[in-house]
Amino acid sequence: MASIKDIAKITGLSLATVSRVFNNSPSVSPKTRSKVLDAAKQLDYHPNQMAAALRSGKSKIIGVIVPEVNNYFFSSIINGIEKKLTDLGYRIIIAQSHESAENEQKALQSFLNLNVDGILMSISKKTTDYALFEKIISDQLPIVFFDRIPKLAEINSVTLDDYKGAYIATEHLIEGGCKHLIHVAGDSKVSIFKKRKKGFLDALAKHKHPVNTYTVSELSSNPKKDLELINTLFQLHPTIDGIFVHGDESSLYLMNLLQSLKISIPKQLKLIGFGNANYSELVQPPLSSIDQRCDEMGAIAATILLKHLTKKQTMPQKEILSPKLIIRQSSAN
Amino acid sequence: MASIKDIAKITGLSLATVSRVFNNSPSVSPKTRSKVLDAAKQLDYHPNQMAAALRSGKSKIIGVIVPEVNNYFFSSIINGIEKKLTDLGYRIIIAQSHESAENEQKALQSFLNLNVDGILMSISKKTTDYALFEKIISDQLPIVFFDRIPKLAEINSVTLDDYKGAYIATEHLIEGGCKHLIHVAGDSKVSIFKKRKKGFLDALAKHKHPVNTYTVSELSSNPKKDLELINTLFQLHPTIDGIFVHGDESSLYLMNLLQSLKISIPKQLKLIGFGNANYSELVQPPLSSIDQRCDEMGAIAATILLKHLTKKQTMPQKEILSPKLIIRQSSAN
DNA sequence: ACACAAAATGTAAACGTTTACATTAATTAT
DNA sequence: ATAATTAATGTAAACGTTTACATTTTGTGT
Repeated sequence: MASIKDIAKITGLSLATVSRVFNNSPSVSPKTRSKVLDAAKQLDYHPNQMAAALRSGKSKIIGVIVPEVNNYFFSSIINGIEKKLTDLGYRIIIAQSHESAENEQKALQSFLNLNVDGILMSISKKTTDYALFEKIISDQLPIVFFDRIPKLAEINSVTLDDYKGAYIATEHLIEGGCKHLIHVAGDSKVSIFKKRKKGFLDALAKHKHPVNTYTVSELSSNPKKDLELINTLFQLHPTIDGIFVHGDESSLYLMNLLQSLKISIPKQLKLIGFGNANYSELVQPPLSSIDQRCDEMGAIAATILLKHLTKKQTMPQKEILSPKLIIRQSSAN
Repeated sequence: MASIKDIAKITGLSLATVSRVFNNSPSVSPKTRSKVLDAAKQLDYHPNQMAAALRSGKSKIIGVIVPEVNNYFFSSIINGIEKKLTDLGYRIIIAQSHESAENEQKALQSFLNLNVDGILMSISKKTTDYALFEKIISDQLPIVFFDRIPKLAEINSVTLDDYKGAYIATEHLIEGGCKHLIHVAGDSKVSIFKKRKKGFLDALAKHKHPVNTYTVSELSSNPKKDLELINTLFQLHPTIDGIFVHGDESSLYLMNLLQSLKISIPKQLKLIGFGNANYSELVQPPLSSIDQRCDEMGAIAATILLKHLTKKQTMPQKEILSPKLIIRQSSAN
């Protein structure tokens, strides 16, 4: 492997000047610059980024931690991040927490050992110890959290406004003429699902819709039980004409249950999900949903990180994205 | 940041012994070992992996290139890779080619500049220049290709037996009683789609099914045109009772077209896709498909790489995975 | 022609490790 | 007790850059 030394030898220049050429230093004459570049080409020289990183303290590597990479939401975010950072010469190194706080800590520590220039992450469901985050922040290593963020005051974060998403989804159903709405909720221990439920209920309240004991329910993911549940629900309350579901996968599942009960969508009942999964527009009927703007979330997180990397910003930034209503046939008039 | 030097100073030992402790060298007495570890804890020492990498030539970083990370198939592969490598102290750095040969080359080169210990990749559709691959191989840098592999003799590769997948999908339809089969093919410039087509045709031949001009067709992804195409196809050949589609997304698309023509699945016509996408079991009717075993593909690619990294193997290894038939309602009897 | 500033290049140390080789300490065999 | 062997530690160079500082070269104005 050719090094800067070899180029120096060939050209008769010093290491410093050669180095300066590759760092686009202005104080190098065009003549020597081209001499160096010629020699570089001739030797098939490529800079050793490790060495540069060691000496300069800038690795041009960004660490990314997500719960699971194998998930449309997170992989889309990674896509957004990668696109943004690659153009600027950064590389991203990826770790999965698999929802384990231990994996997360280990990944984070190994990122530090690798001298990453910055960190982008979504914390695991089990993370309770924020000590390392605080250390990173106080060490001035830029870190931006997205989607799942720790409850800390001074952090960079990018999140989706789940409350608002639920609210506009519900209003959409109401505006479409639904008089009798219910919500199929997600695990109430998870904060985003709590927010979605609240958004739904607040929208009902705003439009003076009544709230009953059955207005919010959770499915069990046991098809037999769930079918039973839905069946009795509709037998007792046949006027239900709109459902807001906490996620798209559950929406599909529910759609199938409803279809087997011969309830027609959207004629008899309108349905809207949350997440705008990759398959939502492919199913029959195409599912209305709330888009989480994953690509943008990644891009924005990366942008905030970049601003800190380049010292253009030092104050923490809290970005809350507005979800987008995607209307498809399942909630059409 | 504490360094080995600080520990040496505190303990009164030399750099070498301290270094040896962290590299688990056997020739260091238990007494000094614990002395060093104590000091390390006290100073909150963490080894600088960049420095170690520079000196030793081993970065413990593996480069991974995929066309798109934002894709269930590839993100599952990445998941398999990450799981396997993380346990052994490796970190993975990810780049997307976005199907551009230029991006791919750049990523590859930056991996080399970063001194990655090995490379795992699936080549872009546009890759035609294999020179860099050959250089990498002749430089003895371990590289394993998965799914989309270059046509080179001596390479490590993990692929799915697309031919076989198509063959068993087709036989499954035949065994289910289909008499009049057609295939909706993918872009014939892509080798996996060619193989799937061949598997289909060979299965037909094996079972003495006739092949007509319309037996294989391609969709345009223009819904109007495609609906027209399918419509006339079925008007001319109403006895068509089975379709093997080159992919699951196209299968869903086709399913929707068929439904709008009031063709019922699986009663009137059986359908099977390829890929076993995350949504395939969620749609109505649940779609039969060929599972590509993505997680395993990643894990196996990583395993082969590891064998080369540890010098336990030097001969290139070609692994061809058998696809798995997943029968669901769309092809049920 | 000269002084002086600006531009271009050079010198050498530093980044934090690893490691070949040398040395010293501890153990064993005689 | 001594030599021989083994175990433990130390010395110093190296990995390939960057960069503060020093020096030389070039250009400008008089």
